This record gives sequence, C-alpha cells and structure tokens, in this order.
Amino acid sequence: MSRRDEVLQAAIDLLDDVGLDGLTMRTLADRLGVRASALYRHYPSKQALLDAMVAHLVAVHLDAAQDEPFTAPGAPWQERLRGLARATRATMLAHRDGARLIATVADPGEQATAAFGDLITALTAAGAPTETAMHAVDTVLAYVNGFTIEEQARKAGSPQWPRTRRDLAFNAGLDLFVTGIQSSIPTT
Amino acid sequence: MSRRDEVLQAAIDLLDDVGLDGLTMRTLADRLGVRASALYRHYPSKQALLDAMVAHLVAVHLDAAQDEPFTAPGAPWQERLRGLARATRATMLAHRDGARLIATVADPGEQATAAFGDLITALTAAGAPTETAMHAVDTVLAYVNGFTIEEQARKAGSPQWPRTRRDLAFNAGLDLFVTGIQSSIPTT
DNA sequence: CTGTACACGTGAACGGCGTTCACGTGAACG
DNA sequence: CGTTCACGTGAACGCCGTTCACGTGTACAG
Repeated sequence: MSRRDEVLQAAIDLLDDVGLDGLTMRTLADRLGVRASALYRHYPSKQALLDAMVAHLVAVHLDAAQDEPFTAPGAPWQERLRGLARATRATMLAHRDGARLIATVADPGEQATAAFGDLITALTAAGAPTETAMHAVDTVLAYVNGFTIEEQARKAGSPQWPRTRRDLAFNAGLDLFVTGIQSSIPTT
Repeated sequence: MSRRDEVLQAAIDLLDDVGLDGLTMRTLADRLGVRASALYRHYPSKQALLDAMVAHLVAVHLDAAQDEPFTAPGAPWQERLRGLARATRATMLAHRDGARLIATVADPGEQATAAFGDLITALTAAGAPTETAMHAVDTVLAYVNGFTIEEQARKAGSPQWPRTRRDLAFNAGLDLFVTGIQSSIPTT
C-alpha cells in the first residue's frame, strides 16, 4: 500500500468521523501525524484528493455490484433500472456526506457511464425510442441524486425518519418512475 | 427601503455577478462602499443573510405564481403538479447558482409547505391513498432538485445543451412521473 | 564505499475567509 | 444641550488552502 493510498484511506476514515466540513488538510495531516504541507507531495490539491476519494468509493461499489443479479445483460430493464438506482443511492449512503461529496466532482467516471450506456441499450431493445430511453435514465438519476442529497442533509439520523421508512419512500418514488416509463413504451 | 433591505438586494445582485463562491462578506461590503464588519449590524451571520436571500427569492416567485392557472384549487392535479414543479425549477434558475443557494437552507418555509400541502389534498381528492400522494409529491420534488442542481452545475450555459433542450428534457422527465402517478391511482 | 537520486516531511509564510470588539460619528429628538 | 441610536471603522483572531526553501533518511549505481 503506497503512501498515496494511505492518505486516501485516512481521508475516507476522517470523512466518516467528522463529515465533509470537518475534512481539512490540517485535520487530515494531524491524523497521519504529519503537517498539512506534506500532503501536497501526494495530491496536488484538496480537490484532487476529493476526486480520488469519489473515484475510489464508486469503484468499490461497482466491483461489489459486479455479481448482483441486476447487472446481467439478460435481466429485464425494470430490474436493471431499479438495481442501478438502488446501487447509486447505496454508494452515496455508504459514507457520511457521501452524496455531497460525490456531487462535488463533475466527471461521472468511465465505469459509471458504461453502466448507464448498457441500460439505455437495454431500454431501446425493449422497444423504447432512443430519446425516451436517454430521458428515462437521466430522470431516474436526477431523482436518485435529489432524494439522497436531501436524505443525507437531514441532520444525523433522526428517529423521526428511520432507515426502513426512507428505503420505503425511495422505492415508492422509484416505482412511480418505472411504471411511468413502462407506460411510455409502445406495447409490443 | 431599509438599509437591511439594501444589503439584501446588493447580495442578490452580487450573486448574479460573481456566483455563490464569489459572494463573500468582503466583496459584498466593497459593493456597498463599506467594510465587511459593518454588515454584521444588519445580519448576525453570513448564513442568516443567505437564508434571507432564499426567503426573498422564494417569496417573490410565489407571489408571481399567485395568478397562474395551475394554482387554482379547481385545476386537475396533473396540471397543478406540473405547474408546481416548473415553478420550483424556474425559481432556482432565476439567479446564478440559485439551486445551490436554495439547497443551503434547510427550512422550506411556510408558504412553500402550504403549496405542497394543497397539492397533496388535491391528489387524495383524486382518489390516491394519502401515503401515495405524499410519496408522489416528495418524489417529484426530489426530481426537480436533482435535475436543476445538476443543470446549473454544468458550467456557464454551454451551447451544447441550450435552454430549449433542457426544458424539453425536464418536461419529459416530469411527464414520466405524472403518468407513473396516474397509473398508481385506482381508476375511478 | 561513496555519491547521488528520490521519497518524504518540516516550518514559515501568504492571501483569503467569517467573525468579534472597542471605538468613532453624525443625525434625530425630548 | 444632551442623549440616543443607526451606522460605520480598523485591527485583530483563528481558520482555511496553498507555496516554497529547506532538511532528512533510505536505496541504489559507480
């Protein structure tokens, strides 16, 4: 494990401890027993470090999703769409301020775009016009982002809105989508 | 116009000029021909100023929407839902970094929650179970937030994605929703 | 064994941020 | 005339990201 990776890991640990606002070059350096300026040996800027964190978290979750049923090319698009949406939310929820963190980086990354592309082809194969398919995927992604950012913004897991109810609400909204898309596809 | 309101107006003007990241107490003070510390006579913190900005922008747009057709209690819920979603997006797009700015404040405000409540009752009146109605409104709001934040995050109006196409994409996603909700309501 | 590269870290500083505080100043008013 | 009050100043505090000249030790080529 290179020193660069150690810094990355420490940054992720620190994120879970103190949140995105508490994640400072100086606090991170403290945790590593080092001065802040030393971090610039490994990452040229804080933004570069944040980008690396996002890339790492997304990559880990994509690997974990590799052997999930919904990634199978033969699966019906409904299952794949739901699976991708849930996996995206799960990635964001896996770490404190995960949604906000991921939102700070513009580039979705290569693997992620590939997953979306596959889904679009699955939708067109099911009879959807290309335009509809692209809008559908964009829309569901916007929903996932909006839902999860707000979900995580609500301060520290309030007992008023426990995880099970949040999952229920998320899936209910997702289902609204799937049926909406279904109705938009010319019945074969 | 009280000095307090002048500060608020200058802050909004400055936001459009330099964006949310450029909106600093010192630059705002400069624009008013004043030192930064003077601003604390009128707002106890920068966050309080941001909150006031959001409240003002939302209030202005709610007033403007007062005599829009979709606010009529007699209008069909589809029209009201679409209208509310479009109005929310319009409010965010009305100023530079508007979506991000609005996202910084937690409390939705009194008028806004009232509008959502009315919509929920309209949905239940149309035959939707209360739970479905609440999920529907929450979902559409999450969609609007997710879509608009990402829309505005894409740097300075690229010619690749002009306003008309963005409107088209937004409305297409919105329609997916409306039909999805429609299918979830027991046909009367 | 010697020398040189290189990875890694230090310490001080820079400019910018939000914010505080003791202190002015001019106009309004009983 | 004296007081009040709205408004503003200037200096400072502690934080932030970032830069830069300068030290180490370890490893490896001659």
